[in-house]
Amino acid sequence: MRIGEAAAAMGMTTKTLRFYEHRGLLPTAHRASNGYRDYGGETVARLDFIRRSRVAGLTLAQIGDILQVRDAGGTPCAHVRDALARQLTGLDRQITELVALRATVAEYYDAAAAADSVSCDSERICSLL
Amino acid sequence: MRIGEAAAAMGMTTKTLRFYEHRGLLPTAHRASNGYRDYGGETVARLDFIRRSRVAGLTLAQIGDILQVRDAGGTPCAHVRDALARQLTGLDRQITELVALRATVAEYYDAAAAADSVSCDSERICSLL
DNA sequence: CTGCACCTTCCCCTATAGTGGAAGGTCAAG
DNA sequence: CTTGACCTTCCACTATAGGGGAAGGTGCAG
Repeated sequence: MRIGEAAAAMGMTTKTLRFYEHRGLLPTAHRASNGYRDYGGETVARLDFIRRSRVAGLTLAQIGDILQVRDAGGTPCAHVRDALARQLTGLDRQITELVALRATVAEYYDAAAAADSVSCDSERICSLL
Repeated sequence: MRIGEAAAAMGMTTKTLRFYEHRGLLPTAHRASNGYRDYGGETVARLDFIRRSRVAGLTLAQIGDILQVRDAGGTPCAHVRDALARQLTGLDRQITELVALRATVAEYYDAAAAADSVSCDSERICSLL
């Protein structure tokens, strides 16, 4: 299976597959006699795992850690649980921050909408902010 | 007022001020005879506006647009209102996406926490994802 | 024989908001 | 006269996940 087929099968680009190899998410690909990468079913399964992990918002670095555990012969479940827990914590923090920022911006915006003719003195650039 | 003083007064670094100048947020600074940048009160006011805008989550590009309107002699209030509106829309979209992702991850995590001894077949890498 | 689709490596670019550090100039104090 | 605290410019680097495009090799169809 050449890189283009594998990429098409996963809905990825060949660039992405080479990039994953470069990042260590895919092992050094087996080469055909003409130098072309030759992928087997296990690579496609690996790509599928990467995609599932990406859907869960894991970074390539986190995914790489999990794959390393698997490649070392271990069962990465504990690692995955940790990654998911960290992911949840991070998401909660991000959401909290964004909601707070939204409140700030909404306050500014309401004030801006209420003040019809604002005296923007040039010293302050704009009094709405 | 030299760059270090101005930066200290705003709680910024000299790097940041030079960067803002490079990005066009600050006009080309007036130079003293020794080549040092020499800032006046209007630059500090401008920096303060930049900081207020950044607190509202505006990007440097958006802030630059507003400053350009002001520098062209206009009143940037309408521009500011637009920027705030776009900011609100963007934040809502981001928050929605993050909340959805959080739900997805929480689902995975709950499943991972519930399944004590999961049969992680190596083909799937890890069945938790 | 030539075109076309596919593959290879390589390096640079995207967007964001700066930060780090090198090499060198300036100025007041000791 | 030198030390130290400033200042100057310029180049590279941070993190993220690839994308763009050049220059060249491979293989099959017409």
